[in-house]
Amino acid sequence: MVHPTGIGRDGPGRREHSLTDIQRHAANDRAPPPVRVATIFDVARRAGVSTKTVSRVLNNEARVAEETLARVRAAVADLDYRPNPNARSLAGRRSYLIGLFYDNPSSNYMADIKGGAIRRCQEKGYHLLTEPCEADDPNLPRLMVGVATRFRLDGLILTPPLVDRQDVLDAVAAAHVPLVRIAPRTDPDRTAHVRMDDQAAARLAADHLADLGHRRLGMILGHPDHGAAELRRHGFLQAAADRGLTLLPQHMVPGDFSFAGGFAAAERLLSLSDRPTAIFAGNDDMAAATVAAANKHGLQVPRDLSVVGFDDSPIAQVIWPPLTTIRQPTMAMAAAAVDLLIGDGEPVRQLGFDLMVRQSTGPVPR
Amino acid sequence: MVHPTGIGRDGPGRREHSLTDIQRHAANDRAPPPVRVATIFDVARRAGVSTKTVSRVLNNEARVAEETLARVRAAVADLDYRPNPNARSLAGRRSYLIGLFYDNPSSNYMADIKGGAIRRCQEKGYHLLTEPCEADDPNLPRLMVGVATRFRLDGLILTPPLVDRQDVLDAVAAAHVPLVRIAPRTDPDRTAHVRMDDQAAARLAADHLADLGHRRLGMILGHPDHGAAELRRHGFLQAAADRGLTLLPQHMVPGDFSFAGGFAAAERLLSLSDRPTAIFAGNDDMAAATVAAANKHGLQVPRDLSVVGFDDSPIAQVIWPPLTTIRQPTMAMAAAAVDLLIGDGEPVRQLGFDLMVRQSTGPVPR
DNA sequence: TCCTGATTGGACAACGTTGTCAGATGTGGA
DNA sequence: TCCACATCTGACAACGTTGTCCAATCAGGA
Repeated sequence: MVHPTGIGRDGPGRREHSLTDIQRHAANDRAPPPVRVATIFDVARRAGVSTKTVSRVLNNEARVAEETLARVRAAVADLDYRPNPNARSLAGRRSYLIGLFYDNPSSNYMADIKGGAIRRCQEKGYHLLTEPCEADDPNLPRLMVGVATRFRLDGLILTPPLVDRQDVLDAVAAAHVPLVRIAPRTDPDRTAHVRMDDQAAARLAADHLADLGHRRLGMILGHPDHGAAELRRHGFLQAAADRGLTLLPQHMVPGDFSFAGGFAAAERLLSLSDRPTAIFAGNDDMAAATVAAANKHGLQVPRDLSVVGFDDSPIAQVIWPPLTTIRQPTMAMAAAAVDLLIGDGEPVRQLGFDLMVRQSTGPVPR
Repeated sequence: MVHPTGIGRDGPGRREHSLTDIQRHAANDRAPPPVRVATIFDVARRAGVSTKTVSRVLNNEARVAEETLARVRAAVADLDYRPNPNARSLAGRRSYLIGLFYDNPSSNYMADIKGGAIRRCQEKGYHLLTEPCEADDPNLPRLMVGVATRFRLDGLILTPPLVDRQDVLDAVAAAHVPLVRIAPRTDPDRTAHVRMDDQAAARLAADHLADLGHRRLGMILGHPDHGAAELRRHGFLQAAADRGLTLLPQHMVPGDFSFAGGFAAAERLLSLSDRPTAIFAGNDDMAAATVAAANKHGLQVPRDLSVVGFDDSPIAQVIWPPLTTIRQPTMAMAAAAVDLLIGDGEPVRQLGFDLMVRQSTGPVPR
């Protein structure tokens, strides 16, 4: 039997397959792929070394002679060999798999998180397992540790509001599974994490509105379970105080980071007789809802009302007028989380932000 | 050594681990999880059967005595045992893993596809590997087959425009990897696929506008590489002809399914002296862009212009006014694709749609 | 020349499951 | 009673890698 690609099988104790394959093919409705993928044995044979030496090269272990290294690398390239991930994680301690758990209502935010994480994983030869779950599931700790240990995950990434569940943190710590939290509220020193300065960003938003001459500011708050919501509120209040602006209690209305919640909140604000001339929404979904509510009330943005969002998610540029918003480096944060887990590159922990001035803000109406 | 959970290790030839673990722990910076997960040996011992019998139960093989079955099931439940997926796919022919390849600019559409697929996978005990890629990468066939064979993927799901690349289809077929295509344009009989009746849906949209009294209709076409774009155009033209409406050539403008492309197209339409009173956009992103362009031109939707979208993606309800649009069962289509691959349940191939009448359409201006 | 220690390479046993195939058990008929 | 046959069960070898541990090689010093 000839293997045109030079790929054969003669690892120790390997049986002859051809007959079995033919039988299988005849008997089965779903034939197995006849494509023969190169294994570590093929590479070893071609390079004239043992499989263990190939393994050493693959895993960048020290103490492989320069010349051997080159020969193995050439063999790998020739055969287009890539190690079988299942065998790898079964035998070794690593799975090259990172778990991302989430229960976040904002699909835009999560799309960015996933996108950033997946891209970085691809660059580093890892893969991402995305696991939606229920934030209030009492069984969550057991479930997460179960998936992590069973898949031998190399690490876990948690997003709000999961990041602040004590029982989850305890269980993950007890199982010694590496963990990185994105934008945690509690116990910032307890684990590795990635965040941005939500408070300073909210201050920046408030300053922008004050600079435009607005005196009556309103804010739609985020979901109380998210640490960032509180920080943004705090920064906004702080900046208002610094600029000598009074923020009426009825101008700070609760929201939940969803479009629907934001719409209801905006309607409350816009129905007030002394309604604000500018509204800072806790995220872009709620800012978009504010613009929608303004349209419904016959108010033109930004002529009659200025709106500032937070996140710079795709929706910010997919409505009219495009939103002035805080650009949160969501994808970069997810990528940094992956880096932290892999232990590769600089462990960036706090990332920067920008105010994107677009067309949803303008001078105060006179 | 006592195992409080009743989980020990005495498969044949299993070595004692405790010493090794201690050494490891002392030597390593990253300690391995000390959590001991139950293996098939533990279940076998507890049920008083061989590992093979446990395996039989797990894989629903026939010819296991009723009583044995019950005993094994009880042991599995007691130990909260779940098979190690890596070992499973290394030893067996299945991986319980499905690959989703995509290169689609609409993040909303892809979010629905992924969501629908992931949910169904979870229900069936499968996992989803999401692989972004480049639609014009000449290396794509090799890459896809490589991932599929290496991971022993149980199947592949392709989305537009990947579904219509002949070289990819050929390579996947040659490798005998099961494939399901979502909304393919070419070779509908060649492989399993899931689709909806784009043509009929576009007809419905046109009928809706005609019913409202509109006579001058415009359309923003989809990306020419997507089969659905052509079908929607065809259906729209057909319905217009049936209703005796003339569609001017300059009222059919090219688009690409993106917001930016839609915005440019809408501006062209709205700048015409004989501009249409109603516009059917090839998808919701472009419909949202049309609303945005109308706002920019000082036109009120739906008073001065009616807009119909396609997809009913999240953006449809996150702008003002909320879009009248064709509700495409995107999540259901992805779920059906998973079902087709698993070979489980009814192999639904063509799914229904709805016209969601919201507030972006109204009677023709007089 | 021989010994020592630093390098490098290789044999072999895990890892946790499924596939193969033979053995054990039970049942009905001659 | 014994045999044939259908059911059920288990021993053992894959699967493709990494970890452990020992052997071979080589340079430099006694």
